[in-house]
Amino acid sequence: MKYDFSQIEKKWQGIWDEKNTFAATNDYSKPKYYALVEFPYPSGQGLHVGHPRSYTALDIVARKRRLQGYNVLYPMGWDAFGLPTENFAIKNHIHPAIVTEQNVARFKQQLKSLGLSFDWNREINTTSPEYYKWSQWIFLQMFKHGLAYKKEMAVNWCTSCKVVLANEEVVNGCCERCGGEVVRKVKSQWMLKITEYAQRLLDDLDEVDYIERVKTSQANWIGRSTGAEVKFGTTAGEELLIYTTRPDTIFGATYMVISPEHPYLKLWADKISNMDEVAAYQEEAAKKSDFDRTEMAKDKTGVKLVGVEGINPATGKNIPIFVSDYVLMTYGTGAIMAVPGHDTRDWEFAKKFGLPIIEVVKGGNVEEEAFTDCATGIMVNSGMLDGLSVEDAKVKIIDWLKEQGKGEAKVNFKLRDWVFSRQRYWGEPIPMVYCEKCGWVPIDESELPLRLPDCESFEQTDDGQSPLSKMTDWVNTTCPHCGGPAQRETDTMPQWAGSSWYFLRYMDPHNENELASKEAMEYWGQVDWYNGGMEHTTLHLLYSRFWHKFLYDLGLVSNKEPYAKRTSHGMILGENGEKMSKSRGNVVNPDDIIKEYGADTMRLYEMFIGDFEKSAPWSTSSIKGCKRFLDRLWALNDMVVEGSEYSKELETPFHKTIKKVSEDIESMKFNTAIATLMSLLNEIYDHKSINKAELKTLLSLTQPFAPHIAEEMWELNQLGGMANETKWPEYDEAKCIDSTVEIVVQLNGRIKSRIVVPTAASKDELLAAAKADAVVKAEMEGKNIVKEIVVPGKLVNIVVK
RNA sequence: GCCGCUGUGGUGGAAUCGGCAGACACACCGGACUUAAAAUCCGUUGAGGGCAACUUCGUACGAGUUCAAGUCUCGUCAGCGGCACCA
Repeated sequence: MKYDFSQIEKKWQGIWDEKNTFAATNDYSKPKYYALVEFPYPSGQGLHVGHPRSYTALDIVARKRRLQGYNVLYPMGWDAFGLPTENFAIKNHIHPAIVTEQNVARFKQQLKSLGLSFDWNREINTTSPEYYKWSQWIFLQMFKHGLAYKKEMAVNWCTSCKVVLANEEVVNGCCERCGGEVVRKVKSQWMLKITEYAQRLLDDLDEVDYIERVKTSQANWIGRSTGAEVKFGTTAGEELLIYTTRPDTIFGATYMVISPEHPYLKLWADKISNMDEVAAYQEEAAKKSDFDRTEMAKDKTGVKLVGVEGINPATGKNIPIFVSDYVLMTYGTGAIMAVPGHDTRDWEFAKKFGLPIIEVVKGGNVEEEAFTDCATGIMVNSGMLDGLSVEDAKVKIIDWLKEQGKGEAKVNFKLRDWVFSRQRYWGEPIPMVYCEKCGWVPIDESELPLRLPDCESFEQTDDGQSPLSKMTDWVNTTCPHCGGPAQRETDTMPQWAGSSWYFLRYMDPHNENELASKEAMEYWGQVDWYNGGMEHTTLHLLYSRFWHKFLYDLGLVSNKEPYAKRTSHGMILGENGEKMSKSRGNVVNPDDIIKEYGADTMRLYEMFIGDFEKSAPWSTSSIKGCKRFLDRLWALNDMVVEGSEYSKELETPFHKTIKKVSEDIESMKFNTAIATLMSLLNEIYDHKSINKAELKTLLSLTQPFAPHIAEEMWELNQLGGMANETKWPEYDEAKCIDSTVEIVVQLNGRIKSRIVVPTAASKDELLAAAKADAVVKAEMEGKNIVKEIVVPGKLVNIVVK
């Protein structure tokens, strides 16, 4: 009988659907396992071959866990708010909700055709009011706890489209759509105080099992640094607060720099005699887009303040103050002490402006370049610090500054607060109202969800307001506080909002009264295993950890961290080794692959393609090897004999395979797990028959990877029940060991012979057997043994002279 | 510039603790079956030398540690991804 994959796959997908085979139960007495993949953005292009890599991987884990007796939650949903849909809607004059609906339908059909064991009863969609009600609710709690606030922020503004752009839409300083110039424009925006959680977000990385590179990039993104805040006196009177990570080098501070946005410039305006020049520089800096500022990074610019000088608290000397855009207002205090001898940027600036460079840490040549090494240097030219190491000097100077009331130790983070407003239509409305009398007032929780009003046009206004601002009926409302006239917030939430808590909703997706019941959240607890792309490690992953910690503080969830384990898959590249994209013309459509080879082959190939964590190029010819494997598996149907125990010849191979496949799935080495199954199949072919006990194990191991063919063969051979209901096969460590093993015999590290010995042979027996070998014996003739190395199970190496 | 990842046959990739480099596949070549092709099955395949047994070289490059290095240490180069003056 032919392996008719399309008929088989359709059949089993129908049966699983009908029987609700993969539904997570509400039987809270069973041990639970929560496997999660990032829910997709349902784009108009349909599923990409990259999606199934992650989905199949955790599908394998989920299917294995079910056989291991767990109540498994493996859900799927749609992260459906976002720009491409909105842009498509604008262009084609279709409501984004309709576009979303169509895209979701397509994605769902495609995912189903892959035989993924998602629990479709728990499907969620971030754009449905039942869902975003709770995104809005969480926002309100944040506002009430002082974590949401309004702030004037620079946004990207396309001068030709007259539209506010997201950072993703700005390519090389130009508008992604029209190529027009993008500048910064200041707008009042909602912000979320993620910085308040910076330390906890960093510390709790120790508690979770994330792959190392995810942890390091999160830690780098948070960017904690320790140093000191020091007050420098000025001739203007006011003290200027600076931040430094190298307080030890204070004696080498020969000038100061403040950012062009620093408020003291306004304060000192009439004391600065060259204020015209300074103001011109400020204006120049303000005009620069982020891109320009980056471009200028190489060349330092600045203006010296005439009329105001700083006073170094350590030396008591007057030093000049400069304004320069290499100092950012958004980090530290917006002002620095410049130590050109020991900071590369300060060194460059000092060279350009002819400022004195003083060596205060010995070890380099400060005339040639800044000496920044903290580990080896010794303090010089630093008064009381002379002779100390950098580390000791830091401690001593901070103590001294503290005594003088001039400074203290201070920790800073690179992490910035989260800009939470978007001037867009297709997002969750922010449930806030502005009242002239009461300021920003949250709407009453009973009014949630605040529905996105229907709209004809989804374009921003000419001055960059959200499309919602045109809906005056909706905008004009009454103040929930005083009852007077008021206006709704017309900005919407960013796409990251819905994905910051979605894993909780899966636990209890139809709950109308809470985001999820306490009971469900207690039971499902943390996500046990979360897999997703590296591109989400710093934004989505950090944002959702932040929201979760906030919910933890409210007492809603019982874990500090949402995800116990996080892994990441590599990208699937085009056949030419480049990133797949429409413009490169190297996109592979999963539908075509499924049609030609079947879902099982597709799944198998995506797992066999290479190291799961690394990117791998697609290969249309390699996929045939996986199809061939399934054809050969199917052909076993004609080789099945009765038998309730493993046959003698295949016993060890089977135990070994169970062990290897079991372990490889846990460590995401799907490619070698499949290679092992292929080897086993080759051995079965050598053996010329397979009995039912063996077939049962083989199909149980294959089922997570290629579920349709496994179910069909299971049924055909009447193995009882369904393949997805059986128990995960067990292995006996003792039966994984072959009775004999081949040992390599080396002389001076070169292989001379191979001997077959009992696996249990002792070191002495191995050595004796090696020496007894004819070739070895002849080569050793007349030579002295210097050293003998015996590694049981591997080799014997004899060093002779 | 900084951070992270990677570098192994013609190709994708294997190789727990330092212990037989190239598992498992793809492709190629040869053979069987066939009128023929496809499919399938069997076999060869890192490079060089030798009739052969065998032997030399070989994991980006250069050093080092070791009986033994793809694996560890130091340095260099190349590619990919991220960040962008964070004091």
